[in-house]
Amino acid sequence: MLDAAIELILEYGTEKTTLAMIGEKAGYSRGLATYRFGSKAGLYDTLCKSIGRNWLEYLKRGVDGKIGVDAMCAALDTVYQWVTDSPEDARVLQILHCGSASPGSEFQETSIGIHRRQQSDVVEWVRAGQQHGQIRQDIDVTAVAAEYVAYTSGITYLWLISADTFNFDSANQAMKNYLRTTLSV
Amino acid sequence: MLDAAIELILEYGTEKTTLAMIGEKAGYSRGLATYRFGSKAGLYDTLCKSIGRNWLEYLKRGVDGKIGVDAMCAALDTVYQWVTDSPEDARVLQILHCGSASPGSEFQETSIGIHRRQQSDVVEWVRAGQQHGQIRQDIDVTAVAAEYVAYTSGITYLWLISADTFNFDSANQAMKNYLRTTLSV
DNA sequence: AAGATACTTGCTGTCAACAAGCAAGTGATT
DNA sequence: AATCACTTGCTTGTTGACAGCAAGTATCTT
Repeated sequence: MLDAAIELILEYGTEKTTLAMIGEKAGYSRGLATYRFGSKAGLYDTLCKSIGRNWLEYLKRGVDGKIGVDAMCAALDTVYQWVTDSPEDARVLQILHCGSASPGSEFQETSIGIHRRQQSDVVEWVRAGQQHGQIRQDIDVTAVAAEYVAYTSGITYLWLISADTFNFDSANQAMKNYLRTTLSV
Repeated sequence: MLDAAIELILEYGTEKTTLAMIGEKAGYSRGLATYRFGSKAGLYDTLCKSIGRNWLEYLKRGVDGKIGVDAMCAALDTVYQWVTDSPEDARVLQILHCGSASPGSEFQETSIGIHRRQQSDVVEWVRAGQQHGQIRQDIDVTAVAAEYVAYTSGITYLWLISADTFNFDSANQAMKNYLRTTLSV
């Protein structure tokens, strides 16, 4: 059922996809999606959690215990790898994150949680880098983390809306270059 | 009518706001919004263009003929100034940009256009900075511009979804620091 | 007067959401 | 092993809300 939702969202967007379409595409009746997930927002929330979980696991494997600047650069590579590797999942997650920006969105909390989690991960990486003497002591850790998360959110968004004309990898190179030069001791 | 739309979008979001609500809030009948703008997407497109135009003018005034790193830093300050100065407009524009991310969105072009315009502005600033010997010759101009636009998109998005816990200004400081140290000759 | 402009009202098809149903189990009781 | 009580998984009927359209009415213009 969630797979059917992914395909339909990619084709028609979240608004024009109907619960009946999702149920029927998955080989069931028009009513099942509503029955299982309670509401359209409920389905999207479940989908957001599901893909979000996959993404965080994928990220974890990509970073693999690294700390400091190494972790941040590895994470950037992992984002790029994810969007080339599982573009459908990445696109849908980004679309859902965007949708949750609207006031009254019922899965806003889920989306915010994923971002907060990512930001706190970055804070940890930077702190660990400082403790290992790899990263300068005088930087504002949360500001750098916010900046970093802003960049990754923004780049994924830009990739989503203009995948064809957008060179994800070269922007990442610029960002990695920045991280190495400004954070290292 | 557009003002009414802004207020309602801020309170209920784009989906739960109805055309009838907009018309009636503006002191007209339930049908006028449809009549004037053709469709809900048409209204949001008009609104996106209207606020987008304001924003680009505001930005132009803020940058005021500066070039190179100065222009980029001034633009960052201007973004911050805008979201503190006209938070309603900024929030709604961001919400609309997010909404346009979904496939089949009928004002996607408008939204992409604003981003493209911003990116080409940045490219111009950087090139001018290079010509004036202020910015290094060996940097990848479009990559830096993409990185910069990604950052501004991302930071505005994060501000939108968590304005309370988010320190916009300090992230901007980190970004400005970065621009000065890595781009200057 | 005759059209144009600005707005309203009536209507239709579509959709989310809900509720009532049904069929195929599962498991306890005698 | 046969019956009964109950659950699970799914379908179908229905309702209210909304977008969009078409046919109006009123006000202004010339």
